[in-house]
Amino acid sequence: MPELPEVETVRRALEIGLDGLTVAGVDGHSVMMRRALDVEFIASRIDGRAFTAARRKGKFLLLDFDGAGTLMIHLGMSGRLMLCETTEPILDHTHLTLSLSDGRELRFVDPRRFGLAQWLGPGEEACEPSLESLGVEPLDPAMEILLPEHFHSRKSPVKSLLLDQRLVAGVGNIYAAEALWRAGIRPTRKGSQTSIRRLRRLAVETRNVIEEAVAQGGTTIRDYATPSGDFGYFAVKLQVYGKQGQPCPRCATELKGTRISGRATVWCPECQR
DNA sequence: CCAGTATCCTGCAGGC
DNA sequence: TGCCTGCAGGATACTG
Repeated sequence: MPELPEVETVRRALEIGLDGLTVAGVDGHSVMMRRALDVEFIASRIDGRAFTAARRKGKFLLLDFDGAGTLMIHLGMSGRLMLCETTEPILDHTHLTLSLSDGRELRFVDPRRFGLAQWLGPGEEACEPSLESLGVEPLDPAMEILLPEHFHSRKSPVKSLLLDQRLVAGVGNIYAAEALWRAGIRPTRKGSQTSIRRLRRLAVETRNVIEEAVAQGGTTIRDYATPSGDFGYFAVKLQVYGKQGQPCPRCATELKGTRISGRATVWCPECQR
């Protein structure tokens, strides 16, 4: 759901919204998420600590507290972080609430529970497998060299490769569809059957679409909101995602839909080869 | 090692 | 109106 641009938007909002604040209480109930959420443990580490930084790695959000450690958060498919007044109604599936020193609350809501909130003590971030294994950031200039290098030796469809966080960190189903359409590459094409030149083009278009989306504050579709709870977003204009059966914006050919490794996939049979 | 599938969970849309 | 099915922006454990 939230892909890199949405997580980056949340990160920027929290960097400003949490600046100078201290945690003045932790509430929630421990539930099974992607990993077990341990509210008591998080509370024991974070209570009374000052927020110092909000970082992002791929789709992971990392909130640093006063040298004590880091709260690692992944939003999964349906996760939201909301910076609320205490008077605002508590949504269903609010799993973790941090009371803040300015009287507001940071709430982590995730109906489907594919998300994750986990405390990382000093030094633990460096050996956290899901962070350690992340591939190149799309906005890193090295992307243009690394994507072609990694994809060209693989037999999977390029679409699957783009979604593999160990190769490129932060691309999800929406921006994968958009990047492949922009690059003129059929999602079913195998990495090994795509020229280095075209893979370099894919790297560039992936960066472009992510960059545009970040610039515009992320795409809002269904259950995503900024920490302020705002939905007031103007999406990057999506050209193909969710538009199977409709005309291609470039050549008017009917967009096709299929599934690749279980994920909905759209492409133009005319201008993607 | 690699490629492909099953699975965790809730909410919603569409068909009957 | 309700019941059922399938699908949703993700990651990973497992199979062959």
